[in-house]
Amino acid sequence: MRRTKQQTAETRQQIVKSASALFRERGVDGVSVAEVMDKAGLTHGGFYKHFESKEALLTEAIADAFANSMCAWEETIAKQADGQLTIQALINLYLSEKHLNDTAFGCPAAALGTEIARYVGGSKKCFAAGVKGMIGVFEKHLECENASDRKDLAVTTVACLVGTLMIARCAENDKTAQSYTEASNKTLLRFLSSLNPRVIEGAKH
Amino acid sequence: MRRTKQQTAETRQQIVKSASALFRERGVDGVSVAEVMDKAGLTHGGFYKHFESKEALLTEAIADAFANSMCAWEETIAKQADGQLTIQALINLYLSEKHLNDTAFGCPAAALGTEIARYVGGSKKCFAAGVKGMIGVFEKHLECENASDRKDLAVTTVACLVGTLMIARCAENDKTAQSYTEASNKTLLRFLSSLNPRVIEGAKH
DNA sequence: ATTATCTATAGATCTATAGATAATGC
DNA sequence: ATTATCTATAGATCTATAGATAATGC
Repeated sequence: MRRTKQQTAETRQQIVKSASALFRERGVDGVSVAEVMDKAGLTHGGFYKHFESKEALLTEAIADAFANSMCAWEETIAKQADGQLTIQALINLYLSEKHLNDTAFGCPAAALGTEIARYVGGSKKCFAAGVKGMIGVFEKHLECENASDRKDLAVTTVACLVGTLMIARCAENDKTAQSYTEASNKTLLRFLSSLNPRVIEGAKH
Repeated sequence: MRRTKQQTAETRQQIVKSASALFRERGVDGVSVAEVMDKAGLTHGGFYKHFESKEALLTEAIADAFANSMCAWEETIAKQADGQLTIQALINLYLSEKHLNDTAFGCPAAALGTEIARYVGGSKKCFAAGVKGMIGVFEKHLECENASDRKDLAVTTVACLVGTLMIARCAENDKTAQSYTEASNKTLLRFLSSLNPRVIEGAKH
């Protein structure tokens, strides 16, 4: 049952995609290698020809999840015509009802953060780099008097987004969850507009 | 080896305390009932005379962790003489280096959030109530023109604190982790002081 | 008589490996 | 000849239970 090189590469990619969604949805410990392989349409014994260990798969799954998140962000950024509403668009995207209820394909930081905090090695490094990437995007698009403040503001904004989504997903019902995302959405825009009046101005169009 | 009623109650409390620390430190799935009992100085077979299941223990462990957190907050609040610096003191406490490195006895929201998001039932309800309690404390001590804004601001502040601690613990090294907590500390105080000048004024004493 | 704790284990599950199979690719 | 995948399983671990033991408390 040997496959062509291309088929093997596609299979490998499919395993990573399956793992990426399953890990975010059910947690790393909540998913077995057999389940990942099953979702990819394979039996679990074949797994170890593709990856050295479950942890090695996790590292690639995290990288894939962050890459997908960043793609969605870049798409949103590209759609903003004049660039004034970029920050606002990103915040709306992140704190949307869709994202709230789509853990499997949403931000890996909000899906796996407290678990990854306990890891060491490749998967944690990869996760840390992903978070840095998120901060970098905000740093680039924030308007702020000096570079140091902009960096601090980007860190805080990302922390707030990730924290909001996490506590919203822990809420006892959907109504409370939405009230959390809406509260942070409002407050964040209010704060960012106090630094850059164009953000709110844009919202009025 | 039967114990007195008081001893039994103390044993039970010890199991909850052990679980509360171990779950926060290593995650719910990362700790076995046997390990919790071992830390409490017991063998694991005895566990089921005290609790119906591991999940039942988790619920009490979460309640205990939030209660302890709130105690620390109340102590910090009580120490503030005139009440002006309360918010600031809470933020400094939460984003301290000590809290960053003390997951086992720190905020359960930052330690277990992404795992609890996937739970249903008692433990999730208890967790949600704990987060509401944290928000309630900030709501009480924030100074803000109207009640709705104050509520939103409290939610955002808690989300930001929890999110900051979580991403800091996922950072690749201690220096980056601290830069995250310091960034959010600075930014939060800056924002809150823009709403209530007394916060920053107080910081200058 | 009741019950908190202990020892022992059933039953399930999980990671990783071993060896067989069948198709590719030198 | 090599290798991607499959079947089967070893070895470890985990939750929960069963039954024995020894001390409390009616």
